[in-house]
Amino acid sequence: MDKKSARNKKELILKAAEHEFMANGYEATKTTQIAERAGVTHAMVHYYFQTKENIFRKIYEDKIDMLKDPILAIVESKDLELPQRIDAIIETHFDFLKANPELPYFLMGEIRNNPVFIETLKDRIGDVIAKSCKKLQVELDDYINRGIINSILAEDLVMNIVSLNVFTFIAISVTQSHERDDNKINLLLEQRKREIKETINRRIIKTEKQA
Amino acid sequence: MDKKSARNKKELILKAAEHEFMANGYEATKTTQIAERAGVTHAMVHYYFQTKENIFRKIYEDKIDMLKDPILAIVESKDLELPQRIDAIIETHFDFLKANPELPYFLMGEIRNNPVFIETLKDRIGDVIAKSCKKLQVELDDYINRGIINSILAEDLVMNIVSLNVFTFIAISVTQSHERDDNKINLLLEQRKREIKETINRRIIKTEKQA
DNA sequence: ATTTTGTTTAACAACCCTGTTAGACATTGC
DNA sequence: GCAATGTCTAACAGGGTTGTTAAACAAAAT
Repeated sequence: MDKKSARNKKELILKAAEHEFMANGYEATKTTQIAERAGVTHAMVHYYFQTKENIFRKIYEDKIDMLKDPILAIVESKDLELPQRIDAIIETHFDFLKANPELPYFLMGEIRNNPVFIETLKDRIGDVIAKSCKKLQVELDDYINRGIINSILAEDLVMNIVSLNVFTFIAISVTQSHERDDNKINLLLEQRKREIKETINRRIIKTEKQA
Repeated sequence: MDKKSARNKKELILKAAEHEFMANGYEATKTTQIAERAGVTHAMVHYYFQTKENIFRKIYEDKIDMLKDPILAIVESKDLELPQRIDAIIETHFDFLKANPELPYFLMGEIRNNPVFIETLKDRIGDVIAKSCKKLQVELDDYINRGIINSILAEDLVMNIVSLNVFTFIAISVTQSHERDDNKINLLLEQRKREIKETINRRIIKTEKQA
């Protein structure tokens, strides 16, 4: 069972690498660390992937693509009214972050040290965002003209949602870094989600008075 | 002129170090880099500061203290009505970030790699924030009970403001990293500031219809 | 003037990190 | 069986990084 153990080791290395990269970022992660966590000699790491950058690419390309899905979720689901859909967008985006809580942190770090990373990011999801914004603006304008919602730019709305959502998880990483009480964090997150929806809702909805 | 040149060199090293740390973070900054930028031999860096961590401490302790001022600005200035004061808080906080645009980025990075950094941060400004929140909550409750503003938790309000403000500068760092057109960035920032005030305002103010 | 003290340099030691390589060992195909 | 190929290890080379040190140099103190 050589091939099996081989595939297994490659997997182990990838998993270990993902963990280390996510936790410490590219720069701070050492191939020896990855090897240790994977339980293999560090020569193995280079045998399978040659360079540290190779390992990193394999992982982050997948991660970047993952970002597309929640963005595209914004554009889909035409069956709901716009305000309800925006609500759903917040929910989807927030839950995506909840499922990948280290992602904002990770991206933040890589964006800082990896100029290449920024370029790849822009190439891979920049146009998706731009297109989504344009589409959203058309819909927004329709509702604005019909006097249903307040005047707002799509970029501002998206920026507001992303800011509020993403920053929640950055703050959690900072303040609750040792906290092990998942239940407590969960309650905190649900509270924030409600608050964010409320804030965005009040920003756009024209007629008033909801509890 | 030995003492003068000495103080000068120490200053040069500190300035160079600040620049490098801000740009690349602790891990990625090398003492040789600092020496090079300061225009001294790298032995000088160790002569004056012994260790890289020492240099870092000197700088970030100042920076962390800088964070206090805009927070305390929240509590002061009792002469205005609460909604106007919250407006002023946003303005002050935003302008503080504008004057120190690399700070969010820098803190983000250090928070990630320096567990000690988080502790220092908590020690130095954690209680200031907690106290400010408590004070703010009392005032908020007063306005809420009088039916002037919507029900909201002080922590949520603060979190909303900080999220929207800080994330603006993180986003700028990412998307406009090469951009040299300060005027364009300035317009973008003013637009964001207006939008953030609008969003927070609509979140808290009960009676409606303002342009 | 000379001792003491502080500044500066060049060279170096120790360490860690990435990546390679020679050779051992196992597996597969013929 | 045996050749070819793939997996694996231990050892190492090369390069960079932090921090030290001996010795030169300058200034200040006595």
